Amino acid sequence: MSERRKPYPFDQIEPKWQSLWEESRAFHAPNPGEAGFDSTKPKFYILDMFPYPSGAGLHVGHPEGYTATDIVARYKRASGFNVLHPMGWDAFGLPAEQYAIKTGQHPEITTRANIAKFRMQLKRIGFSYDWEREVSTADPRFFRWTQWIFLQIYNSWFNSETQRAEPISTYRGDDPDSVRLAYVASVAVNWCPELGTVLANEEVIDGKSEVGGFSVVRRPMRQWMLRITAFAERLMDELEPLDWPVGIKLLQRNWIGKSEGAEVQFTVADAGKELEPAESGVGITVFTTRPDTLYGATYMVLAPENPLVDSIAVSEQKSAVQEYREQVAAKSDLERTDLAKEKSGVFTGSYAINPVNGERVPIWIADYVLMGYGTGAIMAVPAHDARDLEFAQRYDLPVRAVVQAPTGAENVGYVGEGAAINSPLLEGLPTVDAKEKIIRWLEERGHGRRTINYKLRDWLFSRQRYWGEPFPIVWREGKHEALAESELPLEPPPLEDFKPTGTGEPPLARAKEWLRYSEAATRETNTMPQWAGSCWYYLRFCDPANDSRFVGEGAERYWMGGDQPAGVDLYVGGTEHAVLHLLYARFWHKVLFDLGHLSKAEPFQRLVNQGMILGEDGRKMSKRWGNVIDPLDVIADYGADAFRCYEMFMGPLEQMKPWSMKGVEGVSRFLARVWRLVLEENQAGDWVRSGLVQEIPPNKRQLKMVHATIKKVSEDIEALSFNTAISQMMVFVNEFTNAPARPVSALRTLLVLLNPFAPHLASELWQRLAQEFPDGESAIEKVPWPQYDPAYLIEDEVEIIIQVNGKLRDRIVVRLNAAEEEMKAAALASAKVQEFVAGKTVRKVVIIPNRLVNIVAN
RNA sequence: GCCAGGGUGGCGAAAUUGGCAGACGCGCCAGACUUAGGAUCUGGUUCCGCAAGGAUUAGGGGUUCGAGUCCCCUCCCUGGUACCA
Repeated sequence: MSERRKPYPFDQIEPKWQSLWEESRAFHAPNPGEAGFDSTKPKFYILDMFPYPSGAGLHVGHPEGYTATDIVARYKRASGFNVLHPMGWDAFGLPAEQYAIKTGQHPEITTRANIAKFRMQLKRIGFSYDWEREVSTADPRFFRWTQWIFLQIYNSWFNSETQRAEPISTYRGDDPDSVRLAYVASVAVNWCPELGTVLANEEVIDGKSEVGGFSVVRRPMRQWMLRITAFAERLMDELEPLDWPVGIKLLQRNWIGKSEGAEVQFTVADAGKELEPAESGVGITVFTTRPDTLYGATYMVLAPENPLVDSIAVSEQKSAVQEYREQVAAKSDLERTDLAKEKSGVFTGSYAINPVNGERVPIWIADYVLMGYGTGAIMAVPAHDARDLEFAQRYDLPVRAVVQAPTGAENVGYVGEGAAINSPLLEGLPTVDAKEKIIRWLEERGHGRRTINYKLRDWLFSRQRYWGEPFPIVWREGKHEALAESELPLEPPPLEDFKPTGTGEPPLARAKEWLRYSEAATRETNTMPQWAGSCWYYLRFCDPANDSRFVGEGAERYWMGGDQPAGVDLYVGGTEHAVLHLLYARFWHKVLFDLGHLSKAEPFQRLVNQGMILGEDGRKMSKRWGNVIDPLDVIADYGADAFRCYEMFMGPLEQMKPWSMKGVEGVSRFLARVWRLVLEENQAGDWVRSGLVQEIPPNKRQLKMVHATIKKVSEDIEALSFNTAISQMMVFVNEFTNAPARPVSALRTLLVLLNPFAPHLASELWQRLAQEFPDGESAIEKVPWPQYDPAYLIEDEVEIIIQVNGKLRDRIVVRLNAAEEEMKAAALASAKVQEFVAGKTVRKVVIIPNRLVNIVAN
């Protein structure tokens, strides 16, 4: 490959332009108030999901989104916008720590080296980032403000009346610690013994850790939680006006999982004379989305972990109940959620009273009822719930249909809506009305109330790791308190041994000196999860060097302001962050907004997910298959411009698509054709101006091509349809390659259009043309984006198609805007048409001006 | 199971409001220039057919003068999710 003769000297021009851009600060975006800031221009904030700088370096997947945003950034700059287009590093994270455990190398060293490698690779692709805004989440100047934001959250509560976060000082209750947005709770967490840490639900996949695939067990531990559930409603509602893919919006909505329904209170009946009664009068509250089926509730089920079980189980059943609870506790999450398994449960021996009809219904425990959702208890309506039915059949419990199924369907097993039956209070009412009526009935009697439930849980925010942000919290006499802002940043202590302690005690506990805050107080030893930095990095980019505020007010107002509901105009990244990162970041953003620190309640206006790039064999790229493509290898052989253009030419940005080296070659040929459109090789082997390039006006056909290309490329960039934009430029180049002469003006226009895609090539050719044919502007990135003139796209004549019975039979040329009668006459005169209508009667003639004539005959 | 997105040549893919299916690129075939071609240029290339012509956008049905595009059913693929009451 190294022997390959280069189709054009990209290996010389690419480094040349990269260093010129760097020296001239070509892509630096000044902030309002700074030298060079042009306040007459509108802003455009284009954000990439910043990478975790892994040791493996850049993968071809990264530059796919980055190239797309780079094209938009260069296009927007040329179109008269102040463009914020930054890059940084999501630098805290498990791999560096794991590496440290293995080698003893401090994560900071590993991270710094990896960042240097990533930065070099990105620069080698020629991205137009404003490198003066580079940030790293592991930099104390950055995480100082991550800690500061944590304190904002810690010092806030959610006022349900205003539906906003407010400073804790406005809280009037007795115990502020019970309402803080950051709080400590003992919760059953996902403990991963192998990693020696707890994981968020989102980091556990099928009972295994997302990182490493180690098994995970449930275990109660004291953890920091963030009260994201308080924002559930707003996280759903405020998603609405955003320009996100519908699929991602849906994913977030499903994750939040809003269910409207009612809580219904059942009382535990006297458990029976001969048994030691459960404490009479104990209430069991259930959540249901179908209160209209209350008459069909023939038994109840509690989650095995439900604390009420102790007081409800009668003595004769206690041992069976206890045994079942132990069985369940021993099961891993994976086993428990295994759908293939049969439902199981145990009778508690007690009965509850159904408030609507006074009926005694048995109370069971079963692991298909989860403690973590609703109230940890259900009323079972086996006739209209598949799970309850399965359970009822297994244990021979009564089934009573209370909803009329549509004709043809059995009532039992029907889970849809329909008229209520066997329900005295609700008889005949459709589901919607029946729900309303029964809820009112329950509320009037104090047996229940209307309520809403969410699947979303509070966010488990602490980790037992070394390589993360320490909490700015100290413990004094068993109570937590905030560090003063002046004590930030709180840096992690130097450690030799990064290993998890294995007890759940974080590695920071090893740093005895650091741990001791004062005589009476010790530091919190947990660290924050990797999500913390990425929750707000896009804000820091607005003002990355500010040491007195997390982001300057003016900078925030400018870059995160504007007319739209959210500040970042375009955000491109992988679907893997569809729920977690995007939900967490929106949550933090709302807290900061509510506290008056931000301009908008939402961060990201337009979101686009790039599709995954597969190996040449159509499989996911991985070392295992040996199909991994290294961007630097491709660049060495074909150049950065070919790499960029190929990534965009492969297919639609959002689609999954396989890599093809042949495809790279094809795009590389296209760029070489552009090169040779302007230059030719002389006897000495030097590239000199092609003799065909002349200062002449383009002919009519060429003008049409120029303007059609401006239109197509501009519109396609706006729509992120880069593959078709490139294809239009290919058509342009094919056309001009064959022309006897090449007007300079047309070539210049092409170069400006091509510049966002292949900036090194376009810059070089632009400069050479400027030397041959001097004009006012010497740097292509300063040239305004061309506008097309529709007048050049219109022809005097148009070719229309002639169909007979919908089939194409002929095409003829008519004047533009020819009258219908004229088109009809011309069509009927066609010999081909006559041949096909011979012996038939023309029934109808459909005429679409400037397009077609369809003759219907039989 | 449920939700979402897909299914168009040998391959990656195009196709405004329903209006020439297959732009552009890869691959392949032929030719030109060349000592040479793995460089470059030109032409061809959905399938069947010598041709006229016919068929064709996963499969089936429908609406329409006209459907890749709209409606209904079925099949297949990808992603998400998984007892959420």
